[in-house]
Amino acid sequence: MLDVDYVLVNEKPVLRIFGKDAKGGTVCGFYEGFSPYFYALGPNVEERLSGNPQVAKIEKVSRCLPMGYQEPREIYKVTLRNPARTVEVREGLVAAGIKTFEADIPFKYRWMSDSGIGGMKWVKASESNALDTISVIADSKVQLKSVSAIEREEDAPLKYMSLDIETVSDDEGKMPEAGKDPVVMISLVFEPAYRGKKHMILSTRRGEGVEPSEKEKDMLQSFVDIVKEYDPDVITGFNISNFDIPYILERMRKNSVRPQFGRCSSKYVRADKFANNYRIGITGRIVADSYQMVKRGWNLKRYGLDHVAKSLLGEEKADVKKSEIGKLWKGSNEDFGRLARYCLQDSILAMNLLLKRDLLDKYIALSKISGSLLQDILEGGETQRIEHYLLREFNSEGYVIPTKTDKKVVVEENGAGLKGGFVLEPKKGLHSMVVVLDFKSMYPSLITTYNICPTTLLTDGYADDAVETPGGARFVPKSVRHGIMPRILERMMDERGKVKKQMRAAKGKTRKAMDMKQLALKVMSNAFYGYFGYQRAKIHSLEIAGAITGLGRQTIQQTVKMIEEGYGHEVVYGDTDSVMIKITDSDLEGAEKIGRDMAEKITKKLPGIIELEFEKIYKRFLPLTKKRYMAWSVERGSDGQWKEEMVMKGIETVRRDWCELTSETMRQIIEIILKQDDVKDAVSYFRDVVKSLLDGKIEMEKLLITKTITKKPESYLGIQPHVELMKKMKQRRVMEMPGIGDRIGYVIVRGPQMLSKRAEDPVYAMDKGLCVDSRYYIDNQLLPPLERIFSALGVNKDELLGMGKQMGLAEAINNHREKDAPVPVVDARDVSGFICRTCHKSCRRPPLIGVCECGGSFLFSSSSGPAERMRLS
DNA sequence: TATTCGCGGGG
DNA sequence: GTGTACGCGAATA
Repeated sequence: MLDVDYVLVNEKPVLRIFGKDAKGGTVCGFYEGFSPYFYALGPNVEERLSGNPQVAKIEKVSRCLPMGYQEPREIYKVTLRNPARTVEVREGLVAAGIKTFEADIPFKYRWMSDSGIGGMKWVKASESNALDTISVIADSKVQLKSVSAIEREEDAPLKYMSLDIETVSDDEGKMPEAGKDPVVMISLVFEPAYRGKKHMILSTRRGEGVEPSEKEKDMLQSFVDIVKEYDPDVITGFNISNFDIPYILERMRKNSVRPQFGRCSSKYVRADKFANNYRIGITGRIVADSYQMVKRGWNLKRYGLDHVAKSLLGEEKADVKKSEIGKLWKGSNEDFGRLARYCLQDSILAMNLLLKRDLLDKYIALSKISGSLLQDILEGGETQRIEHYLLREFNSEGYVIPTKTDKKVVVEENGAGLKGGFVLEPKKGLHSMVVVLDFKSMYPSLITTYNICPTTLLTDGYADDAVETPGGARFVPKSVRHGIMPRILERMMDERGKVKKQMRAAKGKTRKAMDMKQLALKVMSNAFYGYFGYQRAKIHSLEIAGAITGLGRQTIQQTVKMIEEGYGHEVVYGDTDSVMIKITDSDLEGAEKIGRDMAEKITKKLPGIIELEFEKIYKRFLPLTKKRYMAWSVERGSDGQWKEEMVMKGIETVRRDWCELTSETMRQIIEIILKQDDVKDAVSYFRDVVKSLLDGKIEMEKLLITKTITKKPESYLGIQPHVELMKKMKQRRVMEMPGIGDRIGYVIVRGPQMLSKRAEDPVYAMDKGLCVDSRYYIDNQLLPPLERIFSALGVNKDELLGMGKQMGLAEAINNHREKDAPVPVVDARDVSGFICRTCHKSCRRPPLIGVCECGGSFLFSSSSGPAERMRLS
């Protein structure tokens, strides 16, 4: 089942399933006779609705409200005729103070939920004679008498099409505008092939290997015809959701071409803008944007196609500058050919990302687990899929779900907030042989163990066997009512265990699918806790979310106590669901044995299904602060062998605004500290780097800092190094100027001006024999990150630089400046702040009395150097 | 130190 | 379509 929608036929809704059969053929099934409905609770419901032509039926039914432990009660089930009129009926009731339930469920989901069918799953359909009142593209069209789910693991084969467009505008500095700039080329990639072709290039210019069109309008029409004929299930591309497709649609509008390339010609393809994103709707097909999936699934520095293709596929992208496109388009046949190859390459890369990295697998698994349609999984968040899932589960137990109230974002809740996990204050220093134990699926296990559920929460009344949580919330025990949440989670965790076990024996595609399934089960079960804490959730309850985190904190604190008091080991750190324990006088195997033994014994003492597991060993562990540490970690792989890894948490060794020297020095020093356990050696390594820097022995390349030009230089309000360099380059009439969106690299050279004005093009600096400002690199690039690391080892800045005894380096740094930089003359406009001579407090503006709070006088500070060396011009 | 602002991807 | 509604780093208060 790929997609579901409905159409009105003779003012009655007809539901449609767009799907595939096992052979890969397309099917469209029509279902009539299902009506929209919702629930209402309050005074005079019947009177208010009587005579309303939209209301088909009002009946009293017995249902349970989900929030708070309570018995079922009579509420009204209101059945309507037309799904589209639900809102007006609902709002009429809401205005009269009547509570509604499930009055905001999209009609297709109402039906899917009630029928027990879901996205990407198989449907058993009893068919009768086909009827196609609406022109639908499908190999077979059937009228459905009934539908039901069938369990069948394997997926139907899908057809994929990738696309990329090129446009040309007169103003090359800006992004093209769909209102005026035409599409000149469209590349398409097919999998499997279309009419024997793996790909096609459409263009409004003739050229080798290109399908030419006279006008843009003809090309757009060909595009529509090809999509309809090829009939793909999945449409991909790189950022097509927010660029190519909305752009094509706008051009079609301008050219009076009907955007009919969905599987129903009476429903046009649409792009609805919300916030700064478009949502694309192509009936019966799935838009799966490679860019969006990569962005969600990988943590990369940048997400440009060139960068993504290189890091995920190992494929280089032939570079065509965005500003070159116009020239190539108007240029020689060779230029045009280059543009065509470039265009095609982009759709090929997007397709390769999707197929070679199996981008859809995870989303298909989530779709099957949650019951949501694949398209909704791709663009929606966790909340949406949990809500669809809960609707089924709660309904089948006789509960109703509230309609989402659009309450104005409650501020006090934000302020009070929700207490999270417990984080131990890390024990200072470099620790060796630290065993890491953690709680397996902590929050889901707590929900299950303590029977936490909206349906078991005691809101009032008394129950002497209620389970009280640290936050004060009380839940009835399972013997009174087994909560829906605990049951869902038990089932999911159980299922995940089974899949993981089966997986070991499987291989190839099946194994991959199983892996995705267990991952989806993990993702889903971990998301329930966050759901209750989310303000906009239909069942939002800080009481429930707080009960879960409260029990988490209680559990980890009890565990720490057991380890320290019961076993005499020192717990050096812990966060939410993990504890790090220092094991002394043991080798790796010994420490592992102690860890496993403790985990097992403590698990036995913990209630319910809460389980503490041995995870790994940190051969060396250096905490900096809470949430920030580094470690040399070893873990048993699936083959039972130890696998080592350097772990960094909350510590970046690579950052865009750091030069290569910084990243490299950090990596080296971390390695020396963790692997060689030699702080002295790390300090001397650092000093060597500083010394080489002072001696001018570091290549400029390693000192290159890069920043992105985000707007026109004149629109920057502040003074920034990379922008100042742009201005200088413009004056020098540099040929290849970086444009908006390009990254520009610079080094900071010595001189009397403020820092931002001393940014230089490394090539220019080299030519003119300019020296880099070593002092800047030491103070602003090397010291800030490294000082933090060394201070965790008890080495302060003075010691690090060899102040005191050796008198070497710090002196050298100061002398260095003495020689090279004359006392800077500061322009008043460059003064960036003031520093107190006595207490060293700094501020942007001094108090009006002109002296610091402590009574000390102020020094000026500017970006060109330290305060005591300033003179104001 | 908190809060607001602006951009990402794409031509 | 019984609609929806980001997230993170830099700039600024």
